Amino acid sequence: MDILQNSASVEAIDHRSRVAMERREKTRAKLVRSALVVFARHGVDAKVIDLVIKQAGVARGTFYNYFRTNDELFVAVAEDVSSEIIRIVDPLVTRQEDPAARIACGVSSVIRLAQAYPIFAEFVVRGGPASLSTGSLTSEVVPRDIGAGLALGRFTIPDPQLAFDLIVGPVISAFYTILTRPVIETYPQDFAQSVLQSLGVTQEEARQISRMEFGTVAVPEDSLFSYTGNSS
Amino acid sequence: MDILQNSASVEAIDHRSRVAMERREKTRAKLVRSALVVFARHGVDAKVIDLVIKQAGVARGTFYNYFRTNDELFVAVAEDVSSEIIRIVDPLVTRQEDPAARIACGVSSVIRLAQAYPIFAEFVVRGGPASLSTGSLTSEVVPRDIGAGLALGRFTIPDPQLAFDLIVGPVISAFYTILTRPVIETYPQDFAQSVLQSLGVTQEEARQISRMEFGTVAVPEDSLFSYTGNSS
Amino acid sequence: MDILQNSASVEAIDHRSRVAMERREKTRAKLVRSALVVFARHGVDAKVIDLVIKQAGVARGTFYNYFRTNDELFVAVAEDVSSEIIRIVDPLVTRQEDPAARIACGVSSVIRLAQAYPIFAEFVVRGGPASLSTGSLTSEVVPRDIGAGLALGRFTIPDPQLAFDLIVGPVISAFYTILTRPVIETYPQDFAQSVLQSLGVTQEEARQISRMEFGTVAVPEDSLFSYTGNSS
Amino acid sequence: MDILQNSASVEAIDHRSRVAMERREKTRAKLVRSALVVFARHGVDAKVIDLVIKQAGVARGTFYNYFRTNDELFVAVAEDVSSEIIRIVDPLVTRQEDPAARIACGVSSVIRLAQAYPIFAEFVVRGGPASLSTGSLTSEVVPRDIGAGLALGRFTIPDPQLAFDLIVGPVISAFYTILTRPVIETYPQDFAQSVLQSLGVTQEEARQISRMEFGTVAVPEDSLFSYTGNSS
DNA sequence: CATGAATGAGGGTTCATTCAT
DNA sequence: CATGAATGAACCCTCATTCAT
Repeated sequence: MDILQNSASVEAIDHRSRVAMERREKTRAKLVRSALVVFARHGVDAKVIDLVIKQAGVARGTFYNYFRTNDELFVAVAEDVSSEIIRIVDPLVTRQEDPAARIACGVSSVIRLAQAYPIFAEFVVRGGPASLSTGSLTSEVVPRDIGAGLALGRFTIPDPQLAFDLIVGPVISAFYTILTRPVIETYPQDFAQSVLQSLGVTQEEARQISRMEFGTVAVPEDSLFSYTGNSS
Repeated sequence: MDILQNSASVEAIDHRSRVAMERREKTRAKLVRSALVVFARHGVDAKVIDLVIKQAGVARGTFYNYFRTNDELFVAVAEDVSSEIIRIVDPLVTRQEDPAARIACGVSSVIRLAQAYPIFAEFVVRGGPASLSTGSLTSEVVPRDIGAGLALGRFTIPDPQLAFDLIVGPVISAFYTILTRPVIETYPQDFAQSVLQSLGVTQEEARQISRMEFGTVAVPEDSLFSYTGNSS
Repeated sequence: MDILQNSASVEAIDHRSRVAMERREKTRAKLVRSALVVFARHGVDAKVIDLVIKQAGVARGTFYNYFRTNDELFVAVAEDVSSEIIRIVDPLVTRQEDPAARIACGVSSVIRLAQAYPIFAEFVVRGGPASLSTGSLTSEVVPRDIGAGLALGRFTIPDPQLAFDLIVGPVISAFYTILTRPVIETYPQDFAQSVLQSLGVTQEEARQISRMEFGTVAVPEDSLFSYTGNSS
Repeated sequence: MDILQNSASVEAIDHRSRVAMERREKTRAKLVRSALVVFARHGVDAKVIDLVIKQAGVARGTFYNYFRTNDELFVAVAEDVSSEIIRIVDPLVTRQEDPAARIACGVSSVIRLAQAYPIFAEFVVRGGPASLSTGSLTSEVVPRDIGAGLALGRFTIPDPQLAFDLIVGPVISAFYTILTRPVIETYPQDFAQSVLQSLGVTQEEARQISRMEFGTVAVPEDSLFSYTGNSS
């Protein structure tokens, strides 16, 4: 009896804490999604909390059970965004062996992603470089491919940091363009081609690589980016 | 008598108002300079006014004799910054006939300017695209040279807007880099070369053009950028 | 069968409820002890509940199974403290017949108690008069001895209330001193002597009485005061 | 002309800043007076600011032009209270040569002051020792007279700190009594007598000294203590 | 009874803007 | 025009209390 009773109460405790953790995770996700939308629409420095909790439909105090400051929230969103990009784009990128193809695939896919999910583009534009510099995207994935390209002699650019600036800068600029005016249909490929050229790939080769078929960008239904805050 | 008296008082008024206007201009300049520093150091959304008036050494109320809102101030600073860049860089640029050389000269000069006056780089990075999109720099000067290059077949890039993104994006990114880490000595030329390549100039030619001697960037003593707010 | 079953289940209930009551008592005690420490360290108006439940190692909700409000908690602690003082000090006091000796014994013992258990002194200092005015200590025990002393002509002070002020006030002040700076070894006896003098006992007699050996203050191991919250 | 003009504008500046300083001083005084009342009525730890600004009739933000925290405000009030006591009582005290007479005069005057201005008594009781330990009253004036008494052999108490506890403790306790119940007419003198006895003055002498005529406590019309917050 | 996430009233604090001098 | 005290809307944040599990 004692044993059973004990095991019963142990189970109860486990159950309780499991349920609690699930609730926590759910609320956190709700907040991050809402914050993405709010940051995208109102900018990073906006007096955000009110809007976020309204969007998420939770109470003021709840927010502070998860994030103590505006900044902490922004970092959380930026991290999630960064992971999400990797989760979506990297599978396509790593199908390619050639570093030049990888870069081309990466940048054109990200551009297409931004076209499909303007909320994402807005977030990056409003958040500036900081919105991409958290997480491993800009600290690992991009440098990995730059490094490989340099090592294999695919790129002639003299400095990896310069290469980085010539990839990330245009991407943010392109996002801005996407949000403000219509662009020609081949914009993503043209963009990729120019980026390759800037790294030192010849025009002809850059053209060929950027015209390759890399596969379509598949965004899961439950993705952060699918949430627009307009339905329930 | 009446006439004389009138003319006397008119003169007096003229004198007074000329002096007054000069004083006005001086105070305004003090405020704009101070604001540039403050925006650069604390970002656009900072609790700006307190800092600006402290930096400028004027009273709170004085501020409102010159700018009615925060935003008006930012626009004023952005305009002055934009004009100042043109005033400093365009004389060098227009010495060149070749649009490719003009672009190369423009971007490398601007990078050098940012290296010499970090306050300027900070202002642009913190202020985002908006800090460059006021004034004629990005709306006239840069498109002018892009257009010329396309018209003359110097560039093969299919879309002027894309060209724009591939110039302005990297510049902001480069500013960020300059502020964050040391760069190699040839960074400005390398940067210019890559930009030309991205627009479709061949590597060899891009290299030659970017190595040309465009003349040194001369910043007048009284320039906006010379003010760092540390001395009187 | 019915009878047996009933009696069986009654026993079971009794057993269960006895166990339950013991557990209840234990949790309550844990909370009171924790609260004493928290009130002592952070004052009465501190954001108490968080600290108390953390100190006691129970969940937020559990607290409200025992005390409905902050105030109820404070009163509970004050009562327990008051009873505890009486439980510890009164046995020594009542050994004395002479009211003057009782007062001397009482005040010097309380001072020694405060020296040995600073948590107690802190609680009184932070809680103010209220922390002593609950329970029978100040409403019965002290007035009892004052009254006896006046009745027997041991004290010449004209007003019992004044006598009370001249005992309790200095005690709180002394607690404050004990917590703030080192005191001479004879502080408790000197203190007692002065208190007697203030009540009208002559200097010589006050000196003799306050130098009597009243026995040592014995604090049970399980006392409220022994708990400092630092071990398990 | 120039000279006159200059001197005129200098005068103007002086005038402006003098007027500003006067306004500041006035507002500060309003806040301190209001805060005294609020602290007295609601305790030191009350959520005070709302009440203070309402009482003072100033805007929320004005408060923060003068005090950044609750504590800063409390200290300011405590200091003003302390100075005010000294301003009112010390002239009477210093008329006496004998340290015993000084102490007697001091304590009985302070008790009378508390009787006449309950707001003052309340502030001290609610604020605890801290409300008297700012300013020079308890750090200089009282120790000065204790020291003199010990040096001249008027007191036999072995420890100045103990003497301090036997003066300040009873005073606070007496304030509490004054606020809660009626006291006999001779309470101030009786109190003073007992205090002297506790310091080691003989009963007979203590009696004589405490019955001396020390002069009446004169409170200026504009005193902090006269303000009750009930009129405009 | 224990648990701990959610709540939201009730405070605190800032800072762009006004206005009397 | 310069000054700087006063303003108050608009935020920020905490923490006692509730309640579903």
